[in-house]
Amino acid sequence: MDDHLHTTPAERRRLQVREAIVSAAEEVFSQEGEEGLSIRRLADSINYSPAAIYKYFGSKEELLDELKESFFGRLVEHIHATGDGEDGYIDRARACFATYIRTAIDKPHHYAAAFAGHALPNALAPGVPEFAETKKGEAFLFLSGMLQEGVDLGHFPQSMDATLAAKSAWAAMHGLSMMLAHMPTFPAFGPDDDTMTPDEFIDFYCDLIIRGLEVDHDRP
Amino acid sequence: MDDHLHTTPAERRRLQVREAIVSAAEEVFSQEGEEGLSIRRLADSINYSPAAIYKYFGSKEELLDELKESFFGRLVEHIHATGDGEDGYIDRARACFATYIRTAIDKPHHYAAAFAGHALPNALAPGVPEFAETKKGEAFLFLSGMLQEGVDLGHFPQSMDATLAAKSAWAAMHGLSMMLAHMPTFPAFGPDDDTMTPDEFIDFYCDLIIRGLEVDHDRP
DNA sequence: TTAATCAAGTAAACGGTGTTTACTTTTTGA
DNA sequence: TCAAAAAGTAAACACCGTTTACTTGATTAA
Repeated sequence: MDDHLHTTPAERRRLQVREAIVSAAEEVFSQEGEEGLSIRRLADSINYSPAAIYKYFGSKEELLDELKESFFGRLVEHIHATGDGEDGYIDRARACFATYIRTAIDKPHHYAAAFAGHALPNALAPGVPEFAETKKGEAFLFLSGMLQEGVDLGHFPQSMDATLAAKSAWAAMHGLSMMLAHMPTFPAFGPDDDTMTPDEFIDFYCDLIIRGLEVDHDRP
Repeated sequence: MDDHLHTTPAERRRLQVREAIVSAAEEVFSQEGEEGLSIRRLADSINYSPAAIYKYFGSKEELLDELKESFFGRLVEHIHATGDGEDGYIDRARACFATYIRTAIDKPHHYAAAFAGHALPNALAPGVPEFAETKKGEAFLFLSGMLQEGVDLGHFPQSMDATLAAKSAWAAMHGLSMMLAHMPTFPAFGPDDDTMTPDEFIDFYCDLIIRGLEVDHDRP
């Protein structure tokens, strides 16, 4: 229950302050995004000086990275939990897709920031972790494995490359997630506003992706 | 050729300075994105004081909005031009999809910024233009019309809602655009790096979306 | 042509940001 | 108990977007 045996009081205190920082950052970031999260304001909210933050995090970006990565960790957990349902394969796959999107738009700032980071430049810098070591990489591996399972079960054509399909499916899910996160009115413009709820649209969309995968690429 | 007849020298001078601002902003923004674009630096690069910028633009955001909207205008033009090809309908549709993505990733900062703007809050503020009046709205209308044409030509099921399909297709294109814009290594990780060039992947992906639309939603 | 008016442009300041440096206080371990 | 290490901070640095008060230059009316 408590780790008094292997940690000193100082270490425990340090972890406590660190957690206070992360927790306060999490709260303001999830509501106001990166704009609202300033080191000064953050320090003030937990009754420390701004400089104190830098005893725990090398930079604001480092702190933000922790928020993003931990969010993506929860996202992966949600998907894994969804995958444990006992429906048919296609229903399970669609449910996983939908869970990804729903979790993403539940914390729009987290999700968008998780992808907005390293825009163009060197993706393989010395400090940057390998893709496979990140939660994003974990998500991709799960997705790729799930699609391979679909091939093995005969739901997708034997010729389908699961990795390629995973990239496609991921891009597609990412697209709707970003759309719904950034443009609240997206699924409801035009004259026919309420023909579909966002949830219904997500299901429809996931089905669309899966249908696209079911058809063989080399078609008549 | 010249508009000396309907404009005064002062107006022409003003437009010239304004253009210098936009042009300088365009250059640095397309290479470094919003981070690299500061009013002070911009003013310095065109030999004006920072305050001078505010005689032409109410705020930095207003200037950025102009860059984004004009970029999206070029994007729409490219798509229209692509649509004038004389192949079969499906090939034309796929070409339009691909053009959208290729144009988007050609100016990744512009494209990302065009969607990153109004994150969560009031999308229908007094200053914000109606969706249909924006270049984005124009793009959506074109897409929607093209898909309706596909229904009429019998390429898509009669039951397909073109608006719904347009939303889906747009989200999907948006997804791959963002992926390729922000994660250069995206289409080439894993052990099999160079199995496909980005261009080939884009074509494959667009085909996937179209295939998804071709299948009826109420399936066996 | 002269005087008055309006637009263009600017220096300096305001309030904010992330971050670093030099310093003080507190805690720890021998 | 006492030196060393860690925790914490005030103040500064170098930026940022933006506003205010002001000067300079061009335009227009008398």
